[in-house]
Amino acid sequence: MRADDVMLIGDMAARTGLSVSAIRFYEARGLIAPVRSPGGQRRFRRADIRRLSFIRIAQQLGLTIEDISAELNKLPSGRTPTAGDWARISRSIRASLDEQIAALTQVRNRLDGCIGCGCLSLKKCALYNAGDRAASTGAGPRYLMGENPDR
Amino acid sequence: MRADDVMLIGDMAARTGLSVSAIRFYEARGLIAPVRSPGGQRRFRRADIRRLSFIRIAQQLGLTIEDISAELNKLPSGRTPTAGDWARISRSIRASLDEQIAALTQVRNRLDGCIGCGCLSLKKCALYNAGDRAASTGAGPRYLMGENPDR
DNA sequence: GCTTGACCTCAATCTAGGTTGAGGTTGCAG
DNA sequence: CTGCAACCTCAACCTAGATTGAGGTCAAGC
Repeated sequence: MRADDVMLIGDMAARTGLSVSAIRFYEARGLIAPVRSPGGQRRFRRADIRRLSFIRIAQQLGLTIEDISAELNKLPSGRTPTAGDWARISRSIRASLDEQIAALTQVRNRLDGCIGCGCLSLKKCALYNAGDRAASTGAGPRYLMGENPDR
Repeated sequence: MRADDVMLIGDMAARTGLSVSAIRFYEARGLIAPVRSPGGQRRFRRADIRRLSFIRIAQQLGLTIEDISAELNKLPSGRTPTAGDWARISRSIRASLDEQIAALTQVRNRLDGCIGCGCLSLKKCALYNAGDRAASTGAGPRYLMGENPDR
């Protein structure tokens, strides 16, 4: 890790907690655009640390790469997220979290109503039919919960 | 669809809402074990409808194939789930849903505390560090909200 | 006994988010 | 100028949960 402003991919990995391969992957997906040395090696600016940290946090909040890319693209002219941008983005993430919590809660409540009913195969079972709606595609913390927090 | 007790895979698909390929897939994964006709075609019993319905519901609740397989294996001697079994299983699913809701809520609360703080790249940021725990691998409703039911 | 639709197997493909490996360069220190 | 770690690209592989397609068989009706 150098003292000046140019950092290598390994330095970025050390600083952000991401793997080198993940950082290259994000570049391939267009989330970051480091400059290159004459020899072709990636040179990162300090601002890229914030950008990568943002990617990491947003992912942990359940946004997909595409979602994150969209958020980053909303920033005027390739800026790095500032505190203000972050506030705006996080409010939108919050709304999505709220939705997900509500959806999960609804499923749980339906499950409560169903415990012991034995209706498992009936077409009119609330859970059975609810599933069609409960499981739709889109962005969301697919990996956020659900996962074993202890390992 | 025949009136008697033997059903073909297409009948099962029609009755459970699963696709034919999904049913074959579940068999390959050991979740069901239909008998075969002399010619090699799958013959399903009525009980398999319940079993498949159970698989479908459990999946919509966020269990992985492996989780479901484990639940089904807990049933004594290859029985099909009864109302009682379902009550036991659904209580355990409920506990897992509760955990997930709690985890999500915690993340949302952390996010609230962080909105506007601009700490994005700081090592001490609660969200930044929380992520290590919030997003690890394991079973859970990865697809619960999140998928397109319309296709 | 032939046609036809439903069935069969097996392998390849898909999305997401990367990791791993092969084979080859860069660039800094000595 | 050499050694060597860290870098580079590109392709293949991984998990989950299936779907799709190719090529072939079964069984029921006429």
